[in-house]
Amino acid sequence: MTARLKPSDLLSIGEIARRTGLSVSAIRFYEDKRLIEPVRSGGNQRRFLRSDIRRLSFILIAQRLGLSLTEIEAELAKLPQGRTPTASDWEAISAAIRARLDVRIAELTRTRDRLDGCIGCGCLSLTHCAIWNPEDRLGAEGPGARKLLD
Amino acid sequence: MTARLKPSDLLSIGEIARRTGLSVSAIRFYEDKRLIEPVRSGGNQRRFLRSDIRRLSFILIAQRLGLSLTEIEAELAKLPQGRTPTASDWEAISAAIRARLDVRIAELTRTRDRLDGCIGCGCLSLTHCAIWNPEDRLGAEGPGARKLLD
DNA sequence: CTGCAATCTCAACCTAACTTGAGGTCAAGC
DNA sequence: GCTTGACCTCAAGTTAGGTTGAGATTGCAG
Repeated sequence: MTARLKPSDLLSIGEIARRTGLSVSAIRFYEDKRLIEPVRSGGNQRRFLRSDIRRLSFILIAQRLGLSLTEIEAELAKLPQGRTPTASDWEAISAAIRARLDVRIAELTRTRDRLDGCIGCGCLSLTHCAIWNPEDRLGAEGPGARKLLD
Repeated sequence: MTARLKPSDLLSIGEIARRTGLSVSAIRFYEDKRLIEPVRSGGNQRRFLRSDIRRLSFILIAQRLGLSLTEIEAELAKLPQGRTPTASDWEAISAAIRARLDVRIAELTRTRDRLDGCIGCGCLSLTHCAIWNPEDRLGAEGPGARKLLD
């Protein structure tokens, strides 16, 4: 049952692009950024493991959740070097992402509720609305948009 | 009760920057992008209305919600030309923003739930997980990450 | 062996959203 | 009336995340 590495287990960049939906140039770009490290063929062409598809998919998802490539790299760095990531490797990362997601959702929900409150109170026409009149966001002279923006 | 425009009702760019927390250069940049249109003093210096503070605050909030400056410009274009925006002017815009917010929250919540399901099912180690193995995101050969990414 | 599509590298370009710098002007206090 | 800080314009630089193009190889099919 030893996993032998047949040539057919390695994928070309075009194949990887097709399967992930990424462009070939984006994949090369990610390699530059060290998000992925394919091996090379005799003729210097990139060869990817099947597990790299998951890695790239993770990048797509994480980006969608608002992480920068730098942050994504930090997450991916948690994956084992040398061996194909296991379920629990990915689980740990998923949990980290989930936490971020929770924070982001809470933040947006809070903002929405404040926006609702603001619309409801009709204070938009006045000069003291905490949301719309943040004259001192950086100052210390009273309430400001910090309420909404922080 | 006619609102007279005393010189003291106009603010310099430095003052506006201080009150909004924006940098002077960012404010000038927004003028370039036609997000705001200050008048000029005799000596060609920018002079802002007090209502411009709200306008700039709106930009900050909308950006925070993920709108691009171009999209923000489109929203601001709904405000009246020539007169200071009223409460209901701002309300209409708030409602539009709120709708976007709802969509975004729903999207993130959906993603989170799928992520949860995926962690729970333990399928990460397998080759058929709809979330983690989107081999055909752009293809038409079956379920893929579309479930998560769309 | 030949042809041609897929790859390769490297440099340049792109959009968004600003910042920085150079060189010059304005205005308020002493 | 002079100094100093706030302003002005315009050009160029910056970071993120890629794309595009040129010119040279590679690798599979016939």
